[in-house]
Amino acid sequence: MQYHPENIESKWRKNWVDTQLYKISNDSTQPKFYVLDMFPYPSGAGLHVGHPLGYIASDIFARYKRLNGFNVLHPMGYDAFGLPAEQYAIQTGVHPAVSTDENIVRYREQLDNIGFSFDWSREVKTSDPSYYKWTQWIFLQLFHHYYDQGQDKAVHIDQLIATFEAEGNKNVKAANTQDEIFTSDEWKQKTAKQKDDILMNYRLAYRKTGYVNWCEALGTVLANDEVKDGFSERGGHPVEKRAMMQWSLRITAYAERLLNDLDTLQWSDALKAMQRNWIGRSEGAQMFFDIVGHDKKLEIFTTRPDTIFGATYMVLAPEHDLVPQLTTADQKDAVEKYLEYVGSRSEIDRMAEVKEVTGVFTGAYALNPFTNKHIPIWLGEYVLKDYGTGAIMAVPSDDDRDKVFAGKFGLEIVDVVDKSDYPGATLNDKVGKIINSDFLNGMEVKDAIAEMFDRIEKLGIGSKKINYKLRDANYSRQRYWGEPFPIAYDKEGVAHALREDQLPLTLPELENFQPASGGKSPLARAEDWVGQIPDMALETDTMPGFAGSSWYFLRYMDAANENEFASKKAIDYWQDVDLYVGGTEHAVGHLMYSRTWHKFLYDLGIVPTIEPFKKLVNQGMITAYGYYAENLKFEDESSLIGNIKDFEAKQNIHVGSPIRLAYINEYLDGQNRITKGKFIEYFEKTGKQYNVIGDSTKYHWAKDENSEEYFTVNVVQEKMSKSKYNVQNPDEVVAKYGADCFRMYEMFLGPLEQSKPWDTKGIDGVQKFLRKYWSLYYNESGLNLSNDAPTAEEYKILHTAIKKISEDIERFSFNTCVSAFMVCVNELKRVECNKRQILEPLTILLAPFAPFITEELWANMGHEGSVHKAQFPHFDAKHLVQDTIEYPVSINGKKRDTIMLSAQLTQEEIQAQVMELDQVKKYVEGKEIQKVIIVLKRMVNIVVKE
RNA sequence: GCCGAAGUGGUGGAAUUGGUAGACACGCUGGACUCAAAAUCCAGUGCUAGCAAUAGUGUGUGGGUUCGAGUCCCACCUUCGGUACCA
Repeated sequence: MQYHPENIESKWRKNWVDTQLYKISNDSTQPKFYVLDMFPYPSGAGLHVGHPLGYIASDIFARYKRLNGFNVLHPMGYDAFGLPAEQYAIQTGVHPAVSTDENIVRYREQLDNIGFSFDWSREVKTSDPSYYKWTQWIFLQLFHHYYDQGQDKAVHIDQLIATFEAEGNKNVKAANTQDEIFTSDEWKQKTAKQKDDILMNYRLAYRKTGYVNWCEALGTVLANDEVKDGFSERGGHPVEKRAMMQWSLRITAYAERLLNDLDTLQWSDALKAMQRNWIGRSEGAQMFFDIVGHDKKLEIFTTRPDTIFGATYMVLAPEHDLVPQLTTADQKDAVEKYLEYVGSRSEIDRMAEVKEVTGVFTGAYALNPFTNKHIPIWLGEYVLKDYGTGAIMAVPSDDDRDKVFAGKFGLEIVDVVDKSDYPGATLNDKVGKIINSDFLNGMEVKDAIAEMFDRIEKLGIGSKKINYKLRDANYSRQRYWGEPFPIAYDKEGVAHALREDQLPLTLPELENFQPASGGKSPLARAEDWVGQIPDMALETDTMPGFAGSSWYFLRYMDAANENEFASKKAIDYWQDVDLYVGGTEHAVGHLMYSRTWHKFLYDLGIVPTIEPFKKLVNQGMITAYGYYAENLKFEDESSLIGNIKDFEAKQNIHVGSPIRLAYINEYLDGQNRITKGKFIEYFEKTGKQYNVIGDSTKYHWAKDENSEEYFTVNVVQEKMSKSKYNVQNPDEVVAKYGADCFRMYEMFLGPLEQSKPWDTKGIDGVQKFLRKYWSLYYNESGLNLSNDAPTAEEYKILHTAIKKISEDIERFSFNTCVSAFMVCVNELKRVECNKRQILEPLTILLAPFAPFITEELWANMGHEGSVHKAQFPHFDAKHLVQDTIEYPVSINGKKRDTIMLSAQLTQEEIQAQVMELDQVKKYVEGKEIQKVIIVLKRMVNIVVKE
């Protein structure tokens, strides 16, 4: 009997649905285990072969845990709000809800195809009002709370108001952006609007000015993704930064806890390091500099107060609030011109630029509080508004960027740190002896910093402060397809929260998804909707993508609950996620936001754990090969361009697109060349469909020694995306080879964490393995199993596999599991094993990897229940005892021979036997033996003097 | 730029704690079966020299530590992910 996956798989797929095999209960005496995948955004391109990589790994783990007696929560859902659906709606008029649902249906089919053990009764969709009701609810909690630094937790805003009523804000210790100190009486006299403004400076969800990418020509706000070099990616229109009132989340309030609690997590060191660096805690001094001729002071933050005698100028972020006031009439034109230039620059551009610094003098001077010198105030794009205070004291002698800046603009440089005692130390190292610094002279940097903290506080010009690189999260989007804010403004502009019974606030129906005038969200045009509460206007911005994805893992615990986002009982049972699998691209963004939300919910007593994801594994990305004609000509440019890199360096994206040659790989020769004949064949058969330019005069043809015309194709690895025509659909692979084969092949490709290019080259090997495995159970006439007792060798083969596979699953090394299965089946085939006592446990062992074929064989062996409800085989070490060991014998670390020896031998006995080897005699003869290193059961190394 | 990761045969990769580099596959070469093909099976396969035994060499590059380094240390190169509005 032959193995035919298509029949087997469709049969069991149906059976598992009918028997609700993967539905699990919140009511169980078994220990719980929560295995979670980062849920997908349902894009129009459907799933590609990269998506299931992590899902397969987590599915294997979930199944493995189930076989080991755990009640496993393994859900799936959709991150369904997002930009692409809205763009599609603008282009085609199809409502985002409609296209999203279509995409979800497609995703579901594709997922079902692969045989995952998801409990679909818990499916969530972030764009569903029954889901986003709770996203809005959590937002309201954030709005109603502030962060009390005394209690180190979120506290209801009513308590803060009570404090203001009683004693003003002078004793309030809270995460805030409030500058002004007021008394109880002053508070009581404030208008509703003034009170609202002050409370905004404390709320965890608050409003402040933020900057957006404004594109005048498109009349809309663009995502960073849609902006390239200051121009819109679509159309190439100029883009500028524009200030807008935006909602923000005060995640910086949680910075310290986000940092400290990393220690409790089983995440990779790399991932923790990324989070730590993102939070970017630093200790330093907050200082105020007097401004010559102004009564305002300039606030700066520095980690190097010891270098203040070298502070010869100051630099402000171009967006700094004081810029208009400080700029003198003489410098006005220059400053305005500079601001215009900076407006077109992205943050990455601004930080990445090292060779060329830019800046402009404001005309104003500050007073260095220690040297009492007038130092010029400049603007520079390398200072960012949101980092620190948006202003620095520049010490060109001890900071790389300050040095370059001073060099370019001819500013004074005073050496203040002598590093001659520390050869090899760079400017970034905080070491050396202070010089040219009055009372600090002769001190080590470390001591000088401590001394300065004291002096600054005594002089009342500042204080010691902890600063974080982490910034509050911008929470407003001027878009349609996101969660509406449950916020309405009254005539004075005071923000009022909707009541809980008014949730969910659903999106209005629209036909036109173009932005409203002034870059407002399309919601602004739904006037009835905006004005649905008398005398109030609803907020028209919507929430960002991370809103729904910051808490979805909690909803899975009790997905159908209409009264709470999840019941206390469900949350107490499932607690947190035991294993989270997803891509590194989420290493900071999503994970930081989720952790913050979770901590906030913990403060409210809603969740029992301080962290949401106990263990996290990053799967690598599956990339695709991209093919580009090496010598390009462009549609409207006649010059030849050497290669794709030169083209990209030119960044002239409006000339034409690089000539991408989709799916050309079969037509290339060994040197990645394509001949003219092959190219014509390729173009006719394949290229045409993928917008490849067919006109052969557009390509630069070289001639080889046989006068054959060809050009070379650059092969690169890149992300899979619809726009690159390199998407590989898992359905095609499943149709051809079966889901079991697809699952195992994805695992076989390489280590889960590494990124790797997709290629079906090796898939035949996995298919052969499955056929071979199947053939152990059958001969020509049918099932052929023996009930005889297995031999010692057969036991050894099985238990070697049990050990290796359990260990490798535990350490998420699934590629080596597949190899181990291959070795096991090859060996069993070699000894022609058909013993039930061997093949039965083997079937359970393989079930997490290949759920269909194992279910079929399990049933055929006469079992009533599912193999997926069986017990994982128990490893018994007694089957692996080895009595002989093959020792490698090296002379000076170089292997010269091997020898089989009894495992019982002592070091002396081994040495005696090894010395008798011909190879050893040959190399040792006439030389002095200095040392013989014997590691029992491992190796022998003889060290001789040459 | 900054933060993080990865570089091993023709290809994907293995080597878990510093101890036989290349497991397991793909591909390729030769053979068996066959009228033939597919499928299957057997043998070989890092590179160089050699009929062979064998020798030399070999884990991105250059140094170092060690009896012994793919693995540890230092410096560098290349590629990939993130860089706060793609998700």
